[in-house]
Amino acid sequence: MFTDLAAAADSPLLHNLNPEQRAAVTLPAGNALILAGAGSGKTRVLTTRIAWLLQTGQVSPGGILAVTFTNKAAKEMMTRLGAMLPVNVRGMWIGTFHGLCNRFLRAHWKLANLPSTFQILDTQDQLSAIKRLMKQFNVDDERFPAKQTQWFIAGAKEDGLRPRDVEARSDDDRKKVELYQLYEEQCQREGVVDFGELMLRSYELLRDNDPVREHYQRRFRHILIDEFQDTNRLQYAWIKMLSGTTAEGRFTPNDNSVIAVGDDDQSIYAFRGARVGNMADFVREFDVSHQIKLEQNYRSYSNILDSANALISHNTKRLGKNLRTDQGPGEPVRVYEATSDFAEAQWMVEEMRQLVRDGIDRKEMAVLYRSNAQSRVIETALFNAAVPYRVYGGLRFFERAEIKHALAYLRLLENKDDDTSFLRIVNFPPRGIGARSIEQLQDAARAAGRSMHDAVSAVGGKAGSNLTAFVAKIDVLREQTQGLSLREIIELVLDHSGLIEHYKADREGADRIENLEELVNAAESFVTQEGFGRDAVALPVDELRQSPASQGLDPNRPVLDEPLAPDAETGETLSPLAAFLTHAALESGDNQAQAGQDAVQLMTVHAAKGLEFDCVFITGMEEGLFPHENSMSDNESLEEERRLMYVAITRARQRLYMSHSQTRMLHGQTRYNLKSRFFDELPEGALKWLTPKNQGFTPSAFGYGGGYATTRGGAGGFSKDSFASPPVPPQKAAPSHGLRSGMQVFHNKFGEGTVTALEGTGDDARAQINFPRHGIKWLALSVAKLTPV
DNA sequence: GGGAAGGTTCTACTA
DNA sequence: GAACCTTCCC
Repeated sequence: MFTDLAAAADSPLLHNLNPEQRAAVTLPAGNALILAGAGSGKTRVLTTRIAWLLQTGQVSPGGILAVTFTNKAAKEMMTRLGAMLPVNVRGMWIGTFHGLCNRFLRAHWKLANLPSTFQILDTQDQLSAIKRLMKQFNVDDERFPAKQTQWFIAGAKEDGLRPRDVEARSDDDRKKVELYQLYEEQCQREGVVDFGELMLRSYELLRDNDPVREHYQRRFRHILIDEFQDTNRLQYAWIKMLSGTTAEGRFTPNDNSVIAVGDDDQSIYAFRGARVGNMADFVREFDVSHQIKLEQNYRSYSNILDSANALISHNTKRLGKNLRTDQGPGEPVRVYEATSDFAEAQWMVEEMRQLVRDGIDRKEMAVLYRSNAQSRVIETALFNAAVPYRVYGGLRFFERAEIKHALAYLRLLENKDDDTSFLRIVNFPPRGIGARSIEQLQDAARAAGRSMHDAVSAVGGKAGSNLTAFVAKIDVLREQTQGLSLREIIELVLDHSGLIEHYKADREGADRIENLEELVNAAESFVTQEGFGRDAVALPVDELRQSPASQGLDPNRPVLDEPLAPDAETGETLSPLAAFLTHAALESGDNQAQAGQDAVQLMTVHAAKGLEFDCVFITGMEEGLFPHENSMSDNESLEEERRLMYVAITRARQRLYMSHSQTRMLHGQTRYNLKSRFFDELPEGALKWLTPKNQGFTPSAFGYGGGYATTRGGAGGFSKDSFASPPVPPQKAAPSHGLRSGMQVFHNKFGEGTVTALEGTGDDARAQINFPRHGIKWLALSVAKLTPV
């Protein structure tokens, strides 16, 4: 280890960094903002910064707090750091916001007013808890859909608001606040916390408890936040609290340093509470002394970067940043117009085949789309062509029904008051406890102010005996599992719960049984990885004592993991089962099918953030789809769509394709979309149109018939750089429908409207009609019944 | 309790 | 168009 910075300047850690990266890594103490463009080596800078701080003895491992948004990012950081330095990264506070808050609350559960066995509700659990609550209080779920209530509660928590803090402007709001209040009481009674609560409660404990706050403020000398543009209000406040806010709420930056790393151009989560404004606030409120821009891109050729830069320059609210590369222009960005979504997929399959012939791995090809519904057509095309593919998204391992059932049994062993889990399994597998019995039990529980588990004795009759038997079963299981290993516990529960038996009887239960067996494996590898039984959580004391880094710290405060703060519950560690349940809630497993196979990657643009591929296809580049119709009305969300597009473009290393289609099946009906306005924002010089650049479908083209290339018949014409079937010449045939631009027509559903444009002939004929009450629509004349007025 | 039938919804999604 | 949820009926 280095003891002085002069020696450190030669550290091998700093080799191969560009000047900006080096400056970021070696920043002096103080708060700083790093604007890191896509592909600029952000993760590398973050991890090298931590390694450098440790190596130069400026901080000990315990003095670092590094926060990310995803488990994946946290894991990557730890892996890289572990490769740079011989430190026990597991013992460091590197993790997601929620993971770290969980860790914090486990250490201070008493102060946080939680049971030591508190369980975490995921989004599904939260929704069912809310539904249950609304039923209990007879809330009209037409007027207050449970999903909306959930949204409201989660949103309030993300803003750091308790029910009493929420400003209710309408009766509906007041009702929602009331539900929020009741929901909180229910969670508290049952000893469960949702994701928002993990954050909010940690924040409040820091805010309200001076010794705890001051302790952590002293401890975390270097705080690093990744993806800062995605932080919400509460997370921002949490960081502020950790870095220095007094009991009076005055913010006085401590002698710790906060480094925020982010890219305002990649902020795509405003819809779920992220505030890009946090970046500007941070600069102002944290007295930022250094700002560094990482603009050197190591990922893409310049045609791709030029496209990204040109596009994003149309956004007005930006901190300002331009990506550059030393690589040449590379291939042009290829643009394709298809006649239908089907043909678009077909073309893509052909193009991929060619790419494979060119020696590109399938796993280096990604198909990006704006919304999940678009994947179906593409999947079908890939499937029919026998091209292996992999879809991101969908249910993750720990979210599957059978897994959640098994976990519910395990959770009840840990916390008998968890009514959400109780309800999930009280009659699963079926054991003769119907809705009536459950209702009786709920009433009894409510009357006694107890959990359902504790209230079974109050229900009489046959219902009562069935319930008693169920509770007895759980209690016996709890007894039997004492002292067993995690693996044995789960096997016992799977066996005695009757889950396996139940799925055996089910014709389609084989997969579910397989998953349940996988759960045992997951538990097994969790135990070995986390090192339960061994002490992998805390850093070896000796290592710290010998480190020069610890010299500057208060010797009475060992910078160990936990317990370490005043009033932290001492000595108590989570049981392997409790730890596993937490793991299951916070890390719901892989979001993708089995890795390894050389398969084309399909995902939404959102899911692609942070990834990169040699070849990227951006599909469905159409008005109403991308930008999405729900985001086209106001400028704010349109700018978010543009950032989304920016993210999509910057995923590509070598080749980028964009495609749009004239027709598309959506929600069971054919739609005619204009090509995306984003095409007009790209530099013509970087593009190559594989089909003639279409003028036919721009809004200004009134009554223009044809002019677009059609590949009908030779579905998806393709050859390496052009297209196989020549474009059909513009159709000049006289329309047979007798409609003309400017005509007034009547539609059964939309009423009266004005024809503003006409397109195509025969079965393909369509008209654009402006309905005063329903807006502008494209209607296929072979389908829509229109009568001239 | 379970299946059939009918109704509803459909942007992005991490923890 | 399809996946999901609720309701109805045996």
